[in-house]
Amino acid sequence: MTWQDRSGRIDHDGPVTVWQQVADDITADIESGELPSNSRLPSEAELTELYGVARGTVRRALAALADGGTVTVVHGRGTFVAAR
Amino acid sequence: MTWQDRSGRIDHDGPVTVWQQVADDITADIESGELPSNSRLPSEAELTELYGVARGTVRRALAALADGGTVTVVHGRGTFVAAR
DNA sequence: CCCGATTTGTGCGTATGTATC
DNA sequence: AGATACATACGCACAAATCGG
Repeated sequence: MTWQDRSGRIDHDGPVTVWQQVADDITADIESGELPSNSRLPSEAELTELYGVARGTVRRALAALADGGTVTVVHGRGTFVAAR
Repeated sequence: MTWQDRSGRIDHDGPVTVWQQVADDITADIESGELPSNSRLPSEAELTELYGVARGTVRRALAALADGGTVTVVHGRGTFVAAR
């Protein structure tokens, strides 16, 4: 898929934390099939840019997804959608 | 040109970010002609040493220059001054 | 064709300072 | 006081592309 600006999807003033919104947004793409199994997600730096959030926030979102088995992080290669 | 220590040019406590100072310093060399078109910049590791900053900071500076079309980064080869 | 060196790409972990809720 | 979030910066490890012998 083509990655474009997603900063508009983040509500910085609502009740849901930013990192949770990022995690939910990525999860939605995976469940919709836009992000196929084994496909690589944008890098942390790219996600930081795409969502307009801090790196720490991106890392927290990815950590939540990895913790739930949704994605797999590979040192030096990237973050991938877990195989179904 | 000969590359020597440039750590003295960086102010780690001022209002200007370190990566911006590095980017500005490199830009000055390009505009002065010391770094000709298509010439290769020092490697990220060398720039890290020369400026006495972290590699991530160097990469951020180079990313800014690449974003502005000043340089071109090539995986496995190096960073080059964009053709005039 | 293989091997090693070089260089960039990506991620890991952490720290500091500021601001806001 | 505490949690969240942003921005910057540090150092390190591993992966991948390139080039030379």
